Amino acid sequence: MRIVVGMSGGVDSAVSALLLHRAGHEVIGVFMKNWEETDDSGLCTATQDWEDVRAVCDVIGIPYYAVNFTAEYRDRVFSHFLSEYEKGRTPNPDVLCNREIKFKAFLDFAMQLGADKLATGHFANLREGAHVVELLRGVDPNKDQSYFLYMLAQPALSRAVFPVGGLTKADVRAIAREAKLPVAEKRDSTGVCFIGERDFKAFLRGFLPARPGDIVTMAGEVIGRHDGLMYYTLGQRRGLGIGGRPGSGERWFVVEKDLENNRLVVEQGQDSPRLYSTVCEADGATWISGAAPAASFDCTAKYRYRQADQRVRVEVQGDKLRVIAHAPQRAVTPGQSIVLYDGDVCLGGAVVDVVELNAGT
RNA sequence: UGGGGUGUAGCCAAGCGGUAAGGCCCGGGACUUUGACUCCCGUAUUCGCAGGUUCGAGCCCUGCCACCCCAG
Repeated sequence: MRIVVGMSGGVDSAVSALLLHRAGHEVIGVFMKNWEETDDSGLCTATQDWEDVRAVCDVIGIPYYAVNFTAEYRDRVFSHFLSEYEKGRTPNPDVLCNREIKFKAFLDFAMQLGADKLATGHFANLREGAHVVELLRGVDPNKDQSYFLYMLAQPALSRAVFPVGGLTKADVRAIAREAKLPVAEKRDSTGVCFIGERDFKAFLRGFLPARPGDIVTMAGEVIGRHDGLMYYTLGQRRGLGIGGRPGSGERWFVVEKDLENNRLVVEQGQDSPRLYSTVCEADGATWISGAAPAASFDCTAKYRYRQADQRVRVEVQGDKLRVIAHAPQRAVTPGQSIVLYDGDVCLGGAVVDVVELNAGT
């Protein structure tokens, strides 16, 4: 088979390419440069990553290319990312990036190269079912990335390959070392895909105008100033600058973004009831199989990446979901994705829209 | 310009003659392909200022300064 491997410059995709090559496939490494900017230190991290991709491909002995989807990334992912922040929500650009860029624009490109499949270094697995391809969690529970892939549909999944999904991170590094891949010890990347680790506040400031305002308690007492509601997210504690007030000395957390009055509402205490909710509405539901398993059903869910599985009941109303958790959830945040699972099978998910708070209100 | 009180790190705040607790904020790190959360580490040679007593003072004394309260 001819397989295009999306290579980031990291170990996971490098080992993916290596394994496919060893399995006898015709492998083509392709590097995506989707963000034009230097990082905080003035270096273009993409340059280093591209060099790593070339070095890895040379070691493996496969051809490589670079493609640029900067325009697509900006139009289909980043613009949405910004508009969500403008609405006071907290988006997850990476779930969109996977659907729109890696498994759409990039997938199309791979197909044009005559590829049969598109591989990436995601820690996730695929299983051919009777009629559909199922998306499963990666074997390494600590690195499972199925959360970020929940928006993928059959056309994409049927062409995808995840060579490292059955391995642990330790396995991957061991293979990379053994094969003497130059990125064997390269540090895992974090931060928004293609953009990387940033001083988030400073980063956003470069794109959206800030509107400072008051920080208030639930009782309405003004106890500080915020730099602009977009810089904060629900459940956040750092960056508030609220110190030493007479009282319990507990930390303060964001419990509400009052767009109308441009006020940030905060509460004291890690486990303030105002931070918890049991029911929420999520929209834009997508299903791996193409359809919801039932009008309502029980399953587990992750309200954010790396969260332990939460037992929930899901009620489906078109592309809207009403998700009822068994246990109260902390800081469920509009814009974030709830991803549903049945055991190791990822069912799909949706984006939190409205949160019904338990206490207060 | 009578009386009372208070002045300890950015903010709260312990300390009561024996050589500066703690919390919050903040900074750094860990964790992490979103944003967060969490965890770990760090942060006053110095206690409004100036003298004095004492082997030794943030703690006692004197003066000054600042702020607060009451009375004017």
